[in-house]
Amino acid sequence: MAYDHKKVETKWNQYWLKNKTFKTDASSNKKKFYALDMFPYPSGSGLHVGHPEGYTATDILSRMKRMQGYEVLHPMGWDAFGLPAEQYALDTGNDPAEFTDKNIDTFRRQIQDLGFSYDWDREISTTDPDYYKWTQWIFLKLYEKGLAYIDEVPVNWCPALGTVLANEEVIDGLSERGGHPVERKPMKQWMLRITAYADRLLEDLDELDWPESIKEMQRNWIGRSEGANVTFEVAGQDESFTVFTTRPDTLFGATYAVLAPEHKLVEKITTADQKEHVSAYIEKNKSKSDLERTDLAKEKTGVFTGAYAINPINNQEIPIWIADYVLASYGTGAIMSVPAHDQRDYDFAKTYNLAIIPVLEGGDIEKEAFTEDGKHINSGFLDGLNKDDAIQKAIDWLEKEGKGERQVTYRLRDWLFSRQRYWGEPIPIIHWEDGTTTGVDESELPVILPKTTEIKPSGTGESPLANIDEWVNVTDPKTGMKGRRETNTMPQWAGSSWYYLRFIDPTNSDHLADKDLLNEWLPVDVYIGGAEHAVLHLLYARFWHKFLYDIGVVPTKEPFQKLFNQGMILGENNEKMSKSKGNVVNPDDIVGSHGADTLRLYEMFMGPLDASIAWSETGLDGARRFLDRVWRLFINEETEELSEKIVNDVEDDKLEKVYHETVKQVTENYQDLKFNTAISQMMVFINEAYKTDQILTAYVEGFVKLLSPIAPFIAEELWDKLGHDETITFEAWPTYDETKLEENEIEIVVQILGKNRARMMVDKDVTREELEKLALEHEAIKERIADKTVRKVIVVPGKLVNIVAN
RNA sequence: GCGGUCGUGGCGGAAUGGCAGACGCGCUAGGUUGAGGGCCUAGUCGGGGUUUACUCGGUGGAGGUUCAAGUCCUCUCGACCGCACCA
Repeated sequence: MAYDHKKVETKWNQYWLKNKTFKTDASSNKKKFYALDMFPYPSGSGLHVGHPEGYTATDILSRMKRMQGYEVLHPMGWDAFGLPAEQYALDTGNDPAEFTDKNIDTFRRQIQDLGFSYDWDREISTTDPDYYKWTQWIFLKLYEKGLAYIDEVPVNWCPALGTVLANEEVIDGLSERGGHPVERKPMKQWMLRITAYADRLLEDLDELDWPESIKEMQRNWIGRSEGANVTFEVAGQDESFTVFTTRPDTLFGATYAVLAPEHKLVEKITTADQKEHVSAYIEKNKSKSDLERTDLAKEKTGVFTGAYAINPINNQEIPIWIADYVLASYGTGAIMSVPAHDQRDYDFAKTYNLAIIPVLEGGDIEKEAFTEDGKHINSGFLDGLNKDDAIQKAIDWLEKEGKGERQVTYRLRDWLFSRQRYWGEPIPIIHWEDGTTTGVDESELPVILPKTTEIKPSGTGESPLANIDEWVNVTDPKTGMKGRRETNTMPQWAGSSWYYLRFIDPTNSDHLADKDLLNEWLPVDVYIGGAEHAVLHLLYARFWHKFLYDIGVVPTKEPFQKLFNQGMILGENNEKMSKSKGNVVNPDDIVGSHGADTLRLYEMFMGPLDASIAWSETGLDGARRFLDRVWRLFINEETEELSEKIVNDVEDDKLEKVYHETVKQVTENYQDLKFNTAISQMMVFINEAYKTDQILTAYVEGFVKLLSPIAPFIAEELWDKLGHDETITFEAWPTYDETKLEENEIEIVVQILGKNRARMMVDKDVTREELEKLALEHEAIKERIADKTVRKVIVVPGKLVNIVAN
């Protein structure tokens, strides 16, 4: 009978769950290995074939490490707060908690069907009060240390969702979820001071074993730039403003200044006759979305305020303009313009006929700005210096004269942390009637998210929690003072910023996790997930981790030592899978038709783990065919017992070399996450084994072990058929013998001028000199070099001989 | 525009600077079968040819380094991802 995946997969799933095969003993004495997946948001549409790709990769590592004697921590949980559940609840009137629980049940069932070796006793959900108690606790600590604060900031107000969105959640002026229009509106918000950690978040990237592309993205996101703040007086008024510049050396070339339209000074300094123009400009830009503002980037617009500033370095009066190419949110919201040496300033100056004074030699300011290095000219005491020296000297001068100072600016902005939503962790803060604000006492955590049937946004910007009087209103039992709970909730990023810590000690009620256990298990050895989390999630988690390190909660500076981003699985038409395109593949269907092992095998065989590759039904069939071939090779289809080809002794062991090669390559490839080549090597072994009449039992057992991390169900069943009573999970990983990899006779390629001209079989121990001699004496070679002079012979032992002859 | 990643058969892809195309899909042929499917075996980069171990060309394009380049360097074209008026 053919391999029956349904029967076998059901059998072993029940066995694993019943025996808690994958339970982690967190305090064991074994070496530790922590393999973490990015936990999913349990959406209503269930698991997607993209999920199991990364999960299979970590599962392979986990299963191999168990067999190599490690204590493995391999957990799964749910990032279950989030807007979709709230939107669903609004649409249907159902409780988002119930909806979420139902989705989690589906996800858990689907994930278990795929045979991942998770310790289900460590399952956590960010929505569980026992979990978010500690999310709130971390917030309180941040608040105590002054890293959580309230600020009035212009935020992305989305009327349709009745909530505020983070910049990151707004794409092209529309909400990321739902695609509703978004407008700017100032509001009081909780902010987290991630900028205080900017330098450390940047520097510590160097120590991490992460893909260079992700590190680079984080560096760009943090966007550190060094320069100077320079103070400009406003001519004839008792006002001044500060600009940030990376090129203080070009101060002599500053011919005008530009303020962001939102800059506080604009109203004060604008002259009467320019007032109308300026107001009109500001009004026009206010109504523009960010998208429209950037779309108009090619044509720079602005308007003169009528006021002049005094260039501190030469006391010249320069006009002050406003323009929306200057952003209020970056630097000081004001710039000095050096049109001769900055392309944006150049374009602006050309448009409005402003002066352009070159202060560096080289370039042609008739055509474009000169942004390269050169000797300074027209620059007083900076003349003759190059860029770097002039920057230093200019800053020294500014500091001495009290007109500026060295300054580092980041692109990174503080983390807008509050959400006007129901379905999130309540922020544990109370606003008292005397105007003070305090954190909720630690002993009162968690602040439970109350159940309610009214979760519609208030529409005023407050969250639905504001309508629940018995929850919102509190009285201090000691003083009798009345207060109101913070009604904002936390963003989805909160719970996912520390969940990897809770997995280490998921039921601890006294601490977020036991300190000794954290010492044992951190950092995470390997963390695999999608590249879409390259910046935000990973930056936020690193920030919280560093904070927890500073207050002595965690022992490491960084949470994730090795990170890997799996690629995307595209639809068969090579496009991203989506319902609207009708190219979505449901893992349940594949588990039913081909089996979980086949799905795992196929996803690992498609190509490199980090590549984005299109789904192929015939490719999937091929993966199943391989498992069938393995089954038929080892199992007699009539008796369903072990094939009589499998024996304890053979006369002529034809498989020895390929077996040892396979053990070596598969072991190394798994370690390097090169699963596609590991699988191809196993295919080579099976192809060879088919050509022999007898196969040593030891090879079969070794092969089944190698296969087990990828296809655990069929491996368990074969292990059982091989006569073992216990699970294969903790059997020793196969080893290989290096000496068995060498042939006595090896083939050497003989090249002339780098082109293959002959091959010869030689003894493996032949020396360089002998090899050279043999090559030169080879018949075909002799003929070719007969009329040539041999200039040089390069010998690569074991590989080739290259003769340079002409 | 800036930054990153990457261009290899009909397709997915493989190759510590050392025999390009492993492995799989697809296709072709033979075998097995009442037939089909399945399975087994063999072939499958292109041109030429005396078609087993012959020969020439070949990794987006153009140069370069090297005894030797898919791999390293320069330029260029193209694709994808991220950021985007960041002073």
